[in-house]
Amino acid sequence: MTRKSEDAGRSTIRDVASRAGVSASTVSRVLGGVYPVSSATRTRVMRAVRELDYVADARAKAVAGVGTPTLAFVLEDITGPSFALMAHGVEREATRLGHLCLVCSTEGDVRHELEFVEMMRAQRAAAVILVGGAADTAEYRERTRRMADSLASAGSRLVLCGRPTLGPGAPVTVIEYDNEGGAYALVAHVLAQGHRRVLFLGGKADHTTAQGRERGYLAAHRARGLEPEPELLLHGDFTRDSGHRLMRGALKDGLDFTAVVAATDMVAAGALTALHEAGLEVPRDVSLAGYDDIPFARDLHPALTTVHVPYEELGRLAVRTALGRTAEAPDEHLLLGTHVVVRDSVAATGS
Amino acid sequence: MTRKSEDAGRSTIRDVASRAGVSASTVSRVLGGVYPVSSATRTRVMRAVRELDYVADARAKAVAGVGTPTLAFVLEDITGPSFALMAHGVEREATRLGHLCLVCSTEGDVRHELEFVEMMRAQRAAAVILVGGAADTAEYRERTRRMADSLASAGSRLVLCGRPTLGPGAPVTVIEYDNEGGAYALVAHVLAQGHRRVLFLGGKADHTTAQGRERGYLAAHRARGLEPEPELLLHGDFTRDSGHRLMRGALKDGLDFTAVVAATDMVAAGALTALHEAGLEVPRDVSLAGYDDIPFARDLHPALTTVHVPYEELGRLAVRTALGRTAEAPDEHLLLGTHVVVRDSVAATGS
DNA sequence: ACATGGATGGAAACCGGTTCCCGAAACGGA
DNA sequence: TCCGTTTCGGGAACCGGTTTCCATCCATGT
Repeated sequence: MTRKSEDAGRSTIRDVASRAGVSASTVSRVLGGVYPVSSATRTRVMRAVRELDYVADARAKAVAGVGTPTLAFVLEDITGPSFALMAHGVEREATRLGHLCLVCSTEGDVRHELEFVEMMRAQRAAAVILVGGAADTAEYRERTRRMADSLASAGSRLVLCGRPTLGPGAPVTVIEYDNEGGAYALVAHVLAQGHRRVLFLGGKADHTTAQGRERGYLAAHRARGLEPEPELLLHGDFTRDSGHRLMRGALKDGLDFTAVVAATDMVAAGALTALHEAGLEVPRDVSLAGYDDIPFARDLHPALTTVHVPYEELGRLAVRTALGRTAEAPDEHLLLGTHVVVRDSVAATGS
Repeated sequence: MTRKSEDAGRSTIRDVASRAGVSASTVSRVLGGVYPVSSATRTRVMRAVRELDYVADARAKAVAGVGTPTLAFVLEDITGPSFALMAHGVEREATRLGHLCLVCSTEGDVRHELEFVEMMRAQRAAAVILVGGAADTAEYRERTRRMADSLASAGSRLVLCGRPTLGPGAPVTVIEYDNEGGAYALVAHVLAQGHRRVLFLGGKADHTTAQGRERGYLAAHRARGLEPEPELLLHGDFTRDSGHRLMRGALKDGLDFTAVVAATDMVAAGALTALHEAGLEVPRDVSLAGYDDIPFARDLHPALTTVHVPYEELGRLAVRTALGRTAEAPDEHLLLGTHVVVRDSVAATGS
């Protein structure tokens, strides 16, 4: 086995230097670019680099202050279509701006989240983007506030996406999309079709995203002078299974309704299946609407009427504002609009 | 504004040391854990650490040889449900094994892929997992082979998931799932229902995953002594839109078929919508089957008969084999089985 | 022929950690 | 009381890069 020379592990800049018969500084300068190096030495160095298949250690460069900046994206579960879309946006924009992108799923575990943020601080990440609603408790605020301060003092930045805002003065960038407004518009559309008993398949009662959508549901009713029955407000989570279970329960309980509004498209998908299983046809027997406008929504049958949320754009925006923040620009708070996408799952009532 | 003291940026281990009145080595030892340190100094150091909110720089630790290992996951698009599932598995297993996990979408661009792998080599990633089929050309083999060698010589490891194998002797771990077998079983099931003209909505003609599934389609026919009509083999890609377009085209062309097998569930979803738009009912008028068993498959109407691929498990396995590889264990090649999931979208023909 | 200065490239300090090597203090036993 | 062991902690080298500072060398201008 007469291998060329060094196959045992990575080679250092000094290996390259000695092979090219120059000093380490010279190699660094050749690779660095701008410093004047005679073309003869440059050639020798480049040949050595090629022969050794040398790549400078990124960590060492980073510690010397010339590394590739990094950015972290923390979400609950990459499997959810809407957050996957957002992850895509984050990732694209991050690489476009020359940043590396770390992702981490917390599986909904707060300890996990804390750990990860700490880790990112140690990595000297340029920004940490936290996404997904949460319960807006005092404990949450304090914990998140601590993260924000801690990151800020390390020259980094916390970005909250669709998460409860902290008090004023926290060094945080907040980017939200309008849950209440979207739900309002959607439910108004449903009501305009003549529906009066609209079942709401909500999320966790203390989850801010769920709350926002629920508020929109209520507000739309009240704007028409209607007071929705409390029994039509159901709570679960944002999964497909939750929608399925809730819907089946509602059917079994004999709840009286002519339309269903689900807190997310995933929930709507589960609900739709449950309706089908019960022999009901949408929208002939029952109307159904979702929220998020995930790509799959239009492949459900009937195509789902829903609220479009610009998730990918949201991700890109999060990165841009986090990275492009200047000393003059204060802590930003952006609110992105949403709009109803009318498809085939909501029909007018006969009445 | 009487801030405590140092809010201007990260503090170093020497800051902590001087504040605690000890040397940097001592701080390192206290934080490191096992070295004997008197409890008095330990307390002083810990207090300084707390007051400064100090976290050791992970990059510096890494260069000193005690860093958190990293692992990279490279895919085409995180938005695809099947690969998102896999990413989830990878990410879970990576953090379980104490690794950081970088993800990168290549957007199908080979240059992007190359660049990223190079970057990961610079980061001294413990392993790079490349996922998704590709065209199995000589150029592909050489390029990938180079990546593998280059990573291996840096002490890292290339893992190919559902990708064309390289020749023997390449320092690569390959994990595949059985595309041909799954498609064979699925199409056999469709044929067993009496269908004789089965439309195949395939992927790119040179894409190995697509080819495998197509081979299964053909093999299942031939096992029954049937020779499928070439005109029933359509090619597109693995997106929802491709399925929609292909299906609409087939309908417009007046192709004669009683069942449709799509190369992925996404394609099937698009096809289903096209069928609905044409006023056809599944499975009464046409039977339909997919491949991948993405979570959404059972929420389509009718629930989609498909082939289950253990994507999440695949991701976990990729990480485990990549990291757990010992010097004795040679380059591994794993093939995971798949199985048909019978739901409601395939029915027997009347004939 | 000699001073001048730009082009090159080496030595050493630095980035922020860890760890080896050693000396000093404290402690125990004879 | 004296000596041998621990226990503890500081100094310095090291990890793999970059960059500052400085010493040459060679080509000019006069």
